[in-house]
Amino acid sequence: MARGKVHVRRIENATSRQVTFSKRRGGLLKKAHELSVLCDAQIAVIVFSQRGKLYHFATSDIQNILARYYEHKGDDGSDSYKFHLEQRILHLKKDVANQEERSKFLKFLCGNF
Amino acid sequence: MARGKVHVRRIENATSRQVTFSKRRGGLLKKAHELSVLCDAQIAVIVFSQRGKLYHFATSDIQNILARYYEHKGDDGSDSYKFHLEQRILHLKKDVANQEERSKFLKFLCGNF
DNA sequence: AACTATTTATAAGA
DNA sequence: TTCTTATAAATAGTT
Repeated sequence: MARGKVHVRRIENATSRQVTFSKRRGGLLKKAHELSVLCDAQIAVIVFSQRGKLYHFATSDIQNILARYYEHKGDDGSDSYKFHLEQRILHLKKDVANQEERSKFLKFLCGNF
Repeated sequence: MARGKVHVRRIENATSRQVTFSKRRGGLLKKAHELSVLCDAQIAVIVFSQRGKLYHFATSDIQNILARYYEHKGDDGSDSYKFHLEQRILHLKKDVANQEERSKFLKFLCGNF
């Protein structure tokens, strides 16, 4: 956005991509915070880097919203989020994921509850 | 950010707040999209307006990530997200929420799965 | 819904 | 990687 227009496509140079990720990630989280305060909105931003590292911002009530929707069934009687997740889990069980980041995400979603 | 610095605090005038919400919400979602493309990152942004209307952006793989973390237990053996959610649900059952937005959110989280 | 004066974000360079 | 700076982008106040 400076010293040259940005073309919105993947940055091929790994170093440049990392630098841009660091800068823009900070900008995105800042904007989310400002919007939540200025306009009294409930916001969650979740960012995973290529390497699986987690960064996030959330207003305090987002967790309650996620929980509220968890077992809701569609107005048309369709299955709940819980049901869909459980089905999806069956397909994901064999996946291996970064344990540390998993733990961070758990803490993020569950907070101090 | 223009014609006057922004003080990051709730905008009291309802009309101004709505206008700012509309402008900045668009900016936030655009920035999220750009970051995801430029840096090959996985991103989800969830915004609820004061009135409960939902706006969001997410890279396609975020839903799988959410599901993956769903039943993970902490490295220290602490309870899973699933457990926390279920406990939390007990406290939320009596809440009434906007049905339409619930439905939208359900579709957002579950996608076409 | 458009317009611009400014602020803010940031790409490139040091 | 942290700082600087030129420039693009976002947007607050206005029309």
